[in-house]
Amino acid sequence: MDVAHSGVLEVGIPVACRSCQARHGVVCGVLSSGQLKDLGRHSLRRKVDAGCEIIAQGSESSYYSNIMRGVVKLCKVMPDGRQQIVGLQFAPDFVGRPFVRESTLSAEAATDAEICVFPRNLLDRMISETPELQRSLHDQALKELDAAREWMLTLGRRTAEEKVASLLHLIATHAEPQTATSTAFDLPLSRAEIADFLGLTIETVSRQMTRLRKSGVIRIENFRHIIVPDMDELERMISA
Amino acid sequence: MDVAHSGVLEVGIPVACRSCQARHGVVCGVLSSGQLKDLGRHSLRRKVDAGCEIIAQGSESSYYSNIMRGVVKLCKVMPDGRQQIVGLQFAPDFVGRPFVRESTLSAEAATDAEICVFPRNLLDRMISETPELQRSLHDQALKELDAAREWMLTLGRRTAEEKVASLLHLIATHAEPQTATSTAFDLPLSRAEIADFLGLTIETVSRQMTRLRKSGVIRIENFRHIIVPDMDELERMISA
DNA sequence: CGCAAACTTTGATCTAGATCAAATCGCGAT
DNA sequence: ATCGCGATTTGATCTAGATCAAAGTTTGCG
Repeated sequence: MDVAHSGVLEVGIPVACRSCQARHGVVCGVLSSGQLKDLGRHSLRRKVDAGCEIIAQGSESSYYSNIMRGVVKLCKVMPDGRQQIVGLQFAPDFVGRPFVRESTLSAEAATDAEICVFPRNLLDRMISETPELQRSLHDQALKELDAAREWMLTLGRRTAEEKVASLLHLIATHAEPQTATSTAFDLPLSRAEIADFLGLTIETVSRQMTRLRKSGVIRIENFRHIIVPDMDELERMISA
Repeated sequence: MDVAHSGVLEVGIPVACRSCQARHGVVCGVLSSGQLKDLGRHSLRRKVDAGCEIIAQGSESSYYSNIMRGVVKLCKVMPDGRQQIVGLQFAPDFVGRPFVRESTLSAEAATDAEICVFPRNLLDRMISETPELQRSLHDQALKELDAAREWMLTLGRRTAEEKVASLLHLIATHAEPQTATSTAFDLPLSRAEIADFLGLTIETVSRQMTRLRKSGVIRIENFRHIIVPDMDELERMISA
């Protein structure tokens, strides 16, 4: 896991969690260019269940979060209910205002997750104290920009089959217990969420998944667990 | 025109242009938080014709450009020729590496344009001298990230009619000689380019344009010049 | 354990937009 | 002017993927 930019390390001092009395958080620190900052009691670690909204669309959140574990989806929904997932974020990405200028986006835990929450002004302070942090944030923004543009190509110009293959490849690339020959992973998204990410319907996603299964490109266990015997095969479906 | 972040001002010292002997450039300066830096002979202003490639896909350009006039399109093309425009940039945006991590993107002048070109290391130097510049770059990256995500919603979930309306609205918002009631502008893109931006075919774009024309939402003169009598009408087509 | 609700798959049919095929338009060059 | 070519529009037809409609499956809960 790449922790080079904008990563987070636990400092390990247990502290009472304000939001959920029953659980306990730990103080976190932000790692920037090898420098570790103690955020004191201002930051706390929090478990969130799948489906939990971290940032609401249209809101002005004054908190940032840092993903420690799990997957967060960035969502846009139209007034009539049509919905598009515009990004997936994995540990150790940041979630929050430094990557969302306009507040037309919601962030929601796709899987059970742990996030490290801290107030907006704290990040501002840290940036002024550690200028390289600004650079790190810029780097993550560029990473997300690249990903968004790559996905625009997928949404605009790829077929349903290629779209599904692209998604599997994306997930495989980020959540990768892989052996020498094959790669296995759990999908962090339901079929409905996959459809909303790919600009397709649930039924089309399902049909393409069974097509991939029948043609031997993937194996599916329990709907969620995917095994890709030959990753090159999958990649060939995407580019050509 | 918003020149608040990462804007460019001409300093006005004429200098011979290296790339096209016949023309002449002017030295440019980068404006950052009110501070003006003279870039000396390292930067020069250059006219580029529509269609001219500013950054080639797959290349490692060591130059940045700043758009002074005109429109630049960011393009991705697949090995089999399918193509997707993933962004449009207007003056005074930057074009180049600080907004493109991976080199899987080409930048091309959509209209005749003037750009201000300067070498990579110059920007690096300026960033280290003026730390707020890093912040400005981050701001532009976020603006582009927002735009990309908004467009993902358009590509994934809007109908052909809504897509075309979205494009017209986008252009109108950025190139706006508007009177109190109506807005008029020239499309910086051909029908084929519009299709590549919207993930449609030329024919569908054309049909939707005539639909909009027949329903009175727009008037079209000479293929390129568009008049929108009632912008609210157009906006209503996009959101609902 | 058994039932209900939510998810997923599968099948039948429909349609928005693609593809194929001509016109038409506009513009620069002869 | 008029010729020729690329860009655009328009028309006819086709199809990938949507929509409508049932079945399975899985999971949680009384």
